[in-house]
Amino acid sequence: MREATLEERRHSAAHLMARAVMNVFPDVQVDIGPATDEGFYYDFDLEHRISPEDFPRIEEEIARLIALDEPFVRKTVSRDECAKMLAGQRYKLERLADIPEGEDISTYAVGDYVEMCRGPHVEHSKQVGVVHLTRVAGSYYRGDEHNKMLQRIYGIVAKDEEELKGILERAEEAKRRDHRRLGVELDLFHLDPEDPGQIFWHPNGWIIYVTLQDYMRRKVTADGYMEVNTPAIMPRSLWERSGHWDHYKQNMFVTESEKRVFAVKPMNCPGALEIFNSRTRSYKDLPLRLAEFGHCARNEPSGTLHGIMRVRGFVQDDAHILCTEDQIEAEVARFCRLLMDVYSDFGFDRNVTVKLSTMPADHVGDEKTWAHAEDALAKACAATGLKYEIQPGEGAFYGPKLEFTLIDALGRAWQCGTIQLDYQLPSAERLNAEYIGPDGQKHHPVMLHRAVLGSLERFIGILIEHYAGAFPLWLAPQQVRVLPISGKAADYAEKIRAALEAAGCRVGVDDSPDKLGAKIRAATMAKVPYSVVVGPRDEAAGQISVRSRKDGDLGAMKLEAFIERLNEEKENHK
RNA sequence: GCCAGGUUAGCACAGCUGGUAGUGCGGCUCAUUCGUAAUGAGCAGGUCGGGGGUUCGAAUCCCUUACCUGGCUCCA
Repeated sequence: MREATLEERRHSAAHLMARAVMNVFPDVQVDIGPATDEGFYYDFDLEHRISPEDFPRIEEEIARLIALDEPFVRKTVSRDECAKMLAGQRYKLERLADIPEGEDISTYAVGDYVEMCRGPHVEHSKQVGVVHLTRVAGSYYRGDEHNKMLQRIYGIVAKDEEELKGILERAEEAKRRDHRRLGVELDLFHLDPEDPGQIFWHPNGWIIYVTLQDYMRRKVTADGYMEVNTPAIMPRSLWERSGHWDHYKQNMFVTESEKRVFAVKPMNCPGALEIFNSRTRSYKDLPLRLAEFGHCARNEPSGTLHGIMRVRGFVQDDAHILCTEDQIEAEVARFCRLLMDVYSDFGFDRNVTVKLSTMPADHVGDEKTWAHAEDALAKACAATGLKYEIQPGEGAFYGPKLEFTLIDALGRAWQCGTIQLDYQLPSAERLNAEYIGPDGQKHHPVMLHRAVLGSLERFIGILIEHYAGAFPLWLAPQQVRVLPISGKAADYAEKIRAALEAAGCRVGVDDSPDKLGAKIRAATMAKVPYSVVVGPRDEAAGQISVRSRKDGDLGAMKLEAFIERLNEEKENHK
């Protein structure tokens, strides 16, 4: 017997789970659920509400079915035969109707359980191994929120109990890296249930925040942007002209003053155009790159909030580029270079994927303009050698966009960067941005909305998990901690601290009465990059004993040598 | 917003079928002045998320509400 692949084992585990659920809970309707990267899932429609409490019963039944070691038998059938087999099974019949005419329809049978399925499957059920159910979830039928919600059960497969233990331990490791947990442990921020979706940054977290912001400020300024700032609250009339009132109102925080309606900005673009429009512009001003760390508020549905990754108040590293149509390609290419440059400073895999999102159903502007805009983005992409895949109908209501997805230390994908093409907002129907061309006539510029990090909050959340809380020197809230060996070394410790601070270092002293071992433990757990141990021996030699978070005890060295090491490390973003 | 599960001290959690709240870490106080991951002793922290109900009695059962978690939909 040949060895079963992981894909086959996941598929077969899903079948066995479906069969087990049907054995445990009669009168169940089953929808087809594919395998996922991590395991498998299946959607069910049944009266009984499944909760994790039911897992032992279902798992027991799955284990029993696996132990039977029945063969999975594939059979190619005609459409009519299949329909007959699926009689009364609404969900599967709809799936069957979706299979194009002329395509082979196959079924897999294991024991008395037959299912329409493309496969692949194991040969015998014992090859599945061990099945562990992980969670239940609601899931709209076919992913459409207007449809009935089915009950989804997720599970994983392992070769044996030992492998399962390993998988569960790895999941624990990911949990340990969770930014919400580390945010509390490292005292970076807190979230108040009374004010959902809003972040309270603590001193440690705010150091990371402003350091990241300053870094981006330097990057964009060096890349030809000018930084601006626009109001957080703007009048309804402006949002009506921009089109947001019609297309985004349900996500906006609206307020009123002296009978006028205002809204907290969910996006920065209208503000940028107000600046563009504040005086007559020439084609010589283009491309005009206006950067803004703009605080936005979006009234996201409560169920979508997640730590600091998905909040209601956040700051985008936003910028708007006003340019002519023939400048688009060069501007997009320029942006791609900036983005790759920034991502590499955080040690993200250079394997960034790009997605081109096209016209959605809810959109403004005519289809011809859209087609032209999509074409411009695709061309710009090709010109910079970036490969992209198309996401049909996923664009913003005002234009198509490119989305950039980075890969973190755990191999997880995060969509952060984006550049969106917009012919609408500068148009006469919207905010009417104009410049005088070489022909002396008025023209509307094209607007590019773009962000490298996405939002500072979300990006920091990603960084916390990417680094597991152990920030590189340049981002670490406390970079060096001086550990006097006892009270007797207090004066020398203070001298060293002052010297490091003068050298531009974020440094503190642990003057607690603890023993050195305890101080080292505390510094290690706080993930401080460097500890400097000082005692009478160091003072006599005019040196310091350095301990690195990464490499442990580095031995004694001169303060100047240490500062040089720090500066080099900061500069290289190590 | 939808489905499921949660909410007990600053944090992590225990508290079985209802009988009046505990453990570890952290914090504070005192003693200890110590050379590379935990010095010792003592003390203080909780109207058990909010509201209502059942009951002689509710952290525990029921209803409701807010929030959190995991998914779905959406999205930076």
